[in-house]
Amino acid sequence: MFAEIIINTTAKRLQQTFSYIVPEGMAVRVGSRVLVPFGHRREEGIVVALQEHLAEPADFTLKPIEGLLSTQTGFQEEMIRTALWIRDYYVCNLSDALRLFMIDKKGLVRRDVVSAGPAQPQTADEARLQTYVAGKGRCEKGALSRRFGQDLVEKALASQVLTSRICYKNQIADKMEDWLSFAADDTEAILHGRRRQQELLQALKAKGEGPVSYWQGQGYSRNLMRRLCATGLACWSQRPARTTNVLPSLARDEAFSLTAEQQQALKVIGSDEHGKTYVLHGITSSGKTEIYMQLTSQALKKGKQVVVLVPEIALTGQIVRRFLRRFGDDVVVMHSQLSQGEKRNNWLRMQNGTSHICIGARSAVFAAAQSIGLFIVDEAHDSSYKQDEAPRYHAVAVARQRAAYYGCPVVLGSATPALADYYRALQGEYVLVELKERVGHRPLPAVQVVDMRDELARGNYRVVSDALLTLLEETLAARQQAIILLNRRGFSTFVMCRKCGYVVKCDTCDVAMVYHRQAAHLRCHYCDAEKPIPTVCPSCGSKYIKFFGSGTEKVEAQLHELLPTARIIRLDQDTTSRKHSGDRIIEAFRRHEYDILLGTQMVAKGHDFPGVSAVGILSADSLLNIPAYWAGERTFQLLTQAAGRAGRGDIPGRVIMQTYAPDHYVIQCAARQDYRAFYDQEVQFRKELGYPPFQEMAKILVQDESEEQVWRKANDVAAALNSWNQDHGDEVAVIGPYEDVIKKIRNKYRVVLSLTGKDLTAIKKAMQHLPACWQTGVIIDIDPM
DNA sequence: ATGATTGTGTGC
DNA sequence: CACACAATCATA
Repeated sequence: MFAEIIINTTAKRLQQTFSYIVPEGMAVRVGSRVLVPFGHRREEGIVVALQEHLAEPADFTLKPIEGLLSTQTGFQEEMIRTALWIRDYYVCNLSDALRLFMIDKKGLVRRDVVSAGPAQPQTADEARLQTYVAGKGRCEKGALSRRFGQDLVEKALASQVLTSRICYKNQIADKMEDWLSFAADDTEAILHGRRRQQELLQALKAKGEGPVSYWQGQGYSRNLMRRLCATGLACWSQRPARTTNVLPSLARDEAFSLTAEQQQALKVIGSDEHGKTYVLHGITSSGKTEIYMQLTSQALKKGKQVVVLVPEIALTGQIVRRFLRRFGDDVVVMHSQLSQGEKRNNWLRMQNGTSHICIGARSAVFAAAQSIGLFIVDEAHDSSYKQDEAPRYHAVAVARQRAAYYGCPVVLGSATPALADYYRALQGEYVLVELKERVGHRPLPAVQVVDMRDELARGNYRVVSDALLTLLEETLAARQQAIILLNRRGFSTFVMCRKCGYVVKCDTCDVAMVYHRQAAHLRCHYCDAEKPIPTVCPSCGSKYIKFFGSGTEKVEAQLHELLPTARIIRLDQDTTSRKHSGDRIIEAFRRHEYDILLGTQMVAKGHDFPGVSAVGILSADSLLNIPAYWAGERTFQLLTQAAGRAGRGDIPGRVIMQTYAPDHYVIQCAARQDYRAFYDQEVQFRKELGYPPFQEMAKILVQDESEEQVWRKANDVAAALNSWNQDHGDEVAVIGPYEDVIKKIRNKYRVVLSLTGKDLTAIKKAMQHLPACWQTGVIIDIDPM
């Protein structure tokens, strides 16, 4: 038997398979993580294929696999397939794609272990070093170098005062647990007079076997067990450790009875036979979570596992809690704050089928599983499902790929489905399921659009319009709560000299620095660099320095002046930098310890505040002006989501949207909460300009510290792509290279190219082999957003 | 990636 | 010509 193996390293030259002999009797399967000899060292390999005979006779000598690194943490065949798809679709390394499925990225670590050598030390330092090492027996070279200095250690090794050898440590070895099992009855009265051992043997016979820790809990000592085993009547063995779920005990949550509309939705998705993708378009509070849970129940009854994805921010929210309450131990929650041990434990529970439901953010789409019966993606339009570092995958695309293997449905729930998903649903590629009623027939919030140009004409220079101020006053008078959204943090967005027009910019990024009053400095929002607040113009020395634009801090200050009695809390990256501080702010607001929650996008997402009756959106068109094809879609989603925060309890909601473009269709549709009207216009625009979903898109970002180099590299990429394109009928439009919106971040110049075409499969395949695309600093982003 | 091999320049 | 260092190569 031969195995095709990929070495677990991201080196570009090693992204090919190597053949090895599988020794007789070694339990190697596709997906196993194995130890292989590789050149003059050993490496971790992942088996991607097995074959009886080599396809063609090898012109090299084959080596055998040395051993299995783990029986537990290997891959399923499906994962290998999905990883191969990710490599091809997102144009990345196979190793990087495979690593997405791992919790321990490296299964094997190399260490230089140092021990005392035979040579006599020549200096006092060497003598100290040798004595230290001899005293310890052996120690790690890195640690020794840190303690005694690298030079000394290297010299000592060269002169044989110390010797070193390479040690490999298996990081993913199966965790074992001691077990005690029954072997034979005491027919020859070996245990005569040993009462406790007799008792243990009887208990053991009744139960058959159990972990040593269990018997210890029953009051038998380890020593006693050892002595019983020595008689041969019981057996001591090692088995893979069991995993335990660490969940808070919560009150049980019972299934609701569904409305007719919900039942219909459940029926459509529940009777899926072909593993289709369902766009569950349900306005806020239309009861999507209950449908998710009932679908999950159905999948569990069939013995299948379920993967539930939620946006980053919603991990501590309602959905997760409701799943935990309803399904208890069957749920594992995956998030980045878990310890390595907890992650591994949860991963194993899904892998061996102890738990059936995995809830988590983006990366939970890679959950290990025996057999998946359903993928649920809540708020499927959310941009946090796209990873912003290599491999730049989209969790929905990966879920669909995995689901295709298992033949199971994918449910994309959203109040504002991604335009492309909705389009595919209307085309019949996906299935559209709509929920139009709000639970309890709550009315939609009343939305008022305020034209900020009029405010200015009337002499109101504040960020808060008169109408919004009135709404806030009324809300506070009625002892209700309000949310205010402003998509900019800090106090002022830029600082300019009125005499010479100089704008204070970041030293390493090509952006204006933002004035933060609380922290009393200027800060760059791209690299977090700080600068003192200038009192005179750094360029011309004049005193006419002025602060322009408004961020959340300034609005907070203005609101304090306008509404002195209001209790205001701010929620943005500045107030949530510490762990869990965001949760604390949200919980405090929910308990009505504050009247107004003011913040960036965070305030719009996923939280359910029953006491909120008013929402103010201070700059509805801030996202709209971003030069990207998705600007309209993002704006509509944000506005609709923010407006949906109003009136979730029994109080009817009121929303004010402040804008400079009151007639823009995105603003108009968002104000009417009319998804379909927005969709119809937006899809037309996309069609005319050939944007997704009508064409595929790829963005290539080139970064380099030298402005000259960045253009050279980008031109190389463009030349390679254009030349390929010409040979293949110009089926792809190569646009650029052109300067990015932000010319430089962290001292790296940025130049972009974009590709659009009906089908980018061929050019992506070509890119895998174009050296220009693999230069350092070239980032390929498929389906950018 | 990483160790081994080959190629190139430097001082005597 | 030895030696140091850089470029190149192979890993099954």
